[in-house]
Amino acid sequence: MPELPEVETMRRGVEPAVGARIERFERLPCPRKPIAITPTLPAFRRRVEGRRIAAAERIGKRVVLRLDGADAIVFEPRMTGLLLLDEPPDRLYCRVRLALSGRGRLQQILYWDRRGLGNVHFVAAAEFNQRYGADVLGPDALTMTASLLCERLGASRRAIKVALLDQKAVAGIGNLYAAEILHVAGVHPERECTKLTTAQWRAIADATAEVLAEAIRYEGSTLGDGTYRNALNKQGAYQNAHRVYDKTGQPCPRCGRAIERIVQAQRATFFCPGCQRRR
DNA sequence: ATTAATGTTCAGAA
DNA sequence: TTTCTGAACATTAA
Repeated sequence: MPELPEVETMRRGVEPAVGARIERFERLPCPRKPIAITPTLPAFRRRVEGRRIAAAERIGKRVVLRLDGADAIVFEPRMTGLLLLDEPPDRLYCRVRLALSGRGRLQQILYWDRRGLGNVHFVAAAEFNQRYGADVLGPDALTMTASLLCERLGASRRAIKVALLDQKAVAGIGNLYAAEILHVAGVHPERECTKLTTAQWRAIADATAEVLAEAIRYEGSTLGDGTYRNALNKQGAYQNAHRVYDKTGQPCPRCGRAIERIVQAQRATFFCPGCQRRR
């Protein structure tokens, strides 16, 4: 599930582990199909065990544990992955465990993943750029500016909602926050990028900064299935502040008209026909 | 039994 | 070249 605010919350949650030494990298027994890790377990352990965690970073929707020497462990939670420090939601879907030393009571980082679509990679410093550099991921959504947005998407004929999900254009925005951002910006999700005005690009950039910062402050959105948790297994609270996401038929908090649901690129889009007019 | 879900990626067709 | 569609990945819950 996680989009930028949830992944940023995971990153912050795991930050106390900076300075710890990785004693063991373990794949936990799980009665489901194992998640993808690369390289293979023995090679992973060789590369990682005994090394110190130098920093906890985020790149788009991934958490990066940077090791001394700039090699990295990259967690990509996709739909249901979580990073936890102690109590997991359940034992069943714990996939990977890093046993730690040197940080007192903090003795582990767990990677938990119900659907198991996520993955964990060891990435050597030399290959990091090739896998996560500017050719693969656009500028981070948190530092996105109006001119940069317009520069990267202004010539696209795609609908703005679809374009905002393109990680090569902007990194970090997903289906939920794209809807919330466009509502705050007052832009119709089907509007073609080429037809957006400078003022609208600015509104989208401003709304992006506002919505994401607010969502991070609330520690992300825990939707109806209750899957998403922070590193201490506590729910986020931003779902209580959603304006349009999953609110079909409910009144828009700004103008009172009923929120509508449409489908774009095979994914649900929610918007208010009152304050997100087609032009 | 069917469907949809906060994500990514690939193949193939417009 | 760009964009779109469908399917796949694995699992649960309505």
